[in-house]
Amino acid sequence: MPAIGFEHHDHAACVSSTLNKAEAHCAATGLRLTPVRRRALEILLAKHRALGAYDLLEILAAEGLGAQPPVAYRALDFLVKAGFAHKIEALNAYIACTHLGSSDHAPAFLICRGCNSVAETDTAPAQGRLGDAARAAGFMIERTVVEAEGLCPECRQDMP
Amino acid sequence: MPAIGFEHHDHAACVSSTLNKAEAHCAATGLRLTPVRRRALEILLAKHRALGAYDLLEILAAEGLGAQPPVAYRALDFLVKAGFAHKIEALNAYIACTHLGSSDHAPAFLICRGCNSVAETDTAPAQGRLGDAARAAGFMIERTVVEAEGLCPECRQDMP
DNA sequence: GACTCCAATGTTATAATATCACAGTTGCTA
DNA sequence: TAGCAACTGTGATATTATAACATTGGAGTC
Repeated sequence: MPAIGFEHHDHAACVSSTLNKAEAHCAATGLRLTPVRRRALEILLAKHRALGAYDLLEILAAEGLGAQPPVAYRALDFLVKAGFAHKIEALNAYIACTHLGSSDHAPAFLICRGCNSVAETDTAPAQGRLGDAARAAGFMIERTVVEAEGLCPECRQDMP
Repeated sequence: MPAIGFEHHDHAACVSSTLNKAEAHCAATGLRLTPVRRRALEILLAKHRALGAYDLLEILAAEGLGAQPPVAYRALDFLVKAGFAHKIEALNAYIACTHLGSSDHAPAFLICRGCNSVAETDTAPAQGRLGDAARAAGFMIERTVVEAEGLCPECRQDMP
């Protein structure tokens, strides 16, 4: 699976198709994609980059969808738990999942320090050296955080 | 290389030998292991787990080594840049490097959600699927964050 | 020895990120 | 239609991190 994020694409279509997938998933599983949650996901998808919780809150607040931090954090918690978004730990920021549908994946991120863009890809952490170390230590992995910081193709040109 | 962290060992010796290595490294490279920095490293080594910056500050302050947050953050910045400690992004906490000597490694961590212990091991992220994805995207990796959350052997027993 | 410079430290204030606690509201369902 | 559970609104506060600027101290130089 290719990393999604640095190449150009039909963005409006990508937003609406992902929203549709999320709605279908909620309908199928009984999760409730309420207005705040839906709009939060839409914002993350439209921005197409990692947003801080307060960046998101600012937009929601401007639209009358809640003025206090818990509103944003609750929406983000829901989206992350549902697999519709991920938290980028190295940035304390949140990004919409670009692999919605390939459920239950182990996401990995390429984070550009030049332009702050983030590309999502997949890993199989349990199969590499990390998995070997975990097995050797008797450690049971429940979740992995895999993030790479560096320079995307465009920024490598600009900042040599 | 085995993960260090869940097994028992001669801890006093491990602390002093690592401190010695750090001092030698500083002497060799011109870095200055000042009292605050040295003590901060010693505390991280002795606690042998991830400490928040304010946890560290509390200990330093009790010893008269600085009472304000920047003191702790500066010491931690130094230790992290020098490779003597690592930041655990998933916890916003800091831990002494247990692989001092094998310089310039790409650390990975096994984080137990039961007892909050953290084991350090190594990865070769550029050689796995993450590296493949980065090369395919033209992304230049400068630093990687690899963290696995789950249960250590002991906590698997206690919390089945 | 006095001078200068630079890195390190001390201190105040504040920014950025995240959670708690409790009240009100809504929608389901029994 | 009463009760329950999930969701939302809001104020307060906790936690993590940095900005800004003054002060100190030690290394090298004159």
